Amino acid sequence: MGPDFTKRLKDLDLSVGIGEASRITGATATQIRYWEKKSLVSSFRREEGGNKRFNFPNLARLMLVKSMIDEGYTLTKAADILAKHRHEADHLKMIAKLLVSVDETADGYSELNFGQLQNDPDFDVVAKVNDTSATFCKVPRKQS
Amino acid sequence: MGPDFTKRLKDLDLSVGIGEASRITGATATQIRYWEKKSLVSSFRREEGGNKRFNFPNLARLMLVKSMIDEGYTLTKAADILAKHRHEADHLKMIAKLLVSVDETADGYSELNFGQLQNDPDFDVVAKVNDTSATFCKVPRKQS
DNA sequence: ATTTCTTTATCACATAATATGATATTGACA
DNA sequence: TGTCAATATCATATTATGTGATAAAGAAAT
Repeated sequence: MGPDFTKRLKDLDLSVGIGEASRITGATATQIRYWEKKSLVSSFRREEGGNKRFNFPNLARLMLVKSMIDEGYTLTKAADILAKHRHEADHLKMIAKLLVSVDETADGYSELNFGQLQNDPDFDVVAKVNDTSATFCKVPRKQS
Repeated sequence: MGPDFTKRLKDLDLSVGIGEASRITGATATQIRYWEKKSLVSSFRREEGGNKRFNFPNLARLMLVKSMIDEGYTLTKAADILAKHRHEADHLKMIAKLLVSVDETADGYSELNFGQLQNDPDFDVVAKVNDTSATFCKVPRKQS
């Protein structure tokens, strides 16, 4: 499988039935149906009356729930954790919108500039990030 | 869909039925069955008596044939071209095994060293490649 | 221990999806 | 026109899935 093929995979509007979804995730069809009734996972139907279809996000979600169940979590606990994750992810998306610029430094760090400090307008908030750590600091704001 | 998820997609032992294969490729189920009878494409069965399944390589092949048909090729012609491609790909794989080293030059070229010239042992075969061109040349062999 | 609630399995029945062989249709080409 | 390649259509059988009901198994609470 070539790299360009893998790339096109993302754009692929592909879905599988409940049998294949079960095979892939290791969850039984009964489990999947029950989890969906409990709104823990979801699927869709191409047509009225057709069978359930699971696309990649649906499958990813299924895998998450399945692995949490395997780790001993109860369903409601798993639901809580997933909701919290979703919540945090939403927050991070909000923060990501603030991003003004990214600079790569010579010592392998990325400096993410999130713009003006609200309570100290002469400074910007900058995150220094590399593979193993991330720290916030304030730096004098450049005049523009 | 995150990049790590996309990465794991390759390892995913995922397959679809003939309906989804048809939807994705645009070929009708009848076409797919006929092409398979003609050994142009292939599928597999998980169990004796089960339905056809199509995995990623199967789908890629289907897309290739479908696009060639759309371009006006006859089926046998498409088969010939695909066989030739396969043949060339096999040859390239053989050649790739010879690759000794890759160096990036300052002017944006990659130099692929394929090792000793059989009939001129003091020299190596080197391919200079960039985005738009590729040329072979011989360079004095380094003493090791 | 008993009860209650959650989670999963099982069963029965209905419908959707697919397999397969036969036949018809369409299109290309000599 | 006749022949062959390619596809569609149809009938019939089997497999896959949906759904509701019920049973069974586990977990948690009392």
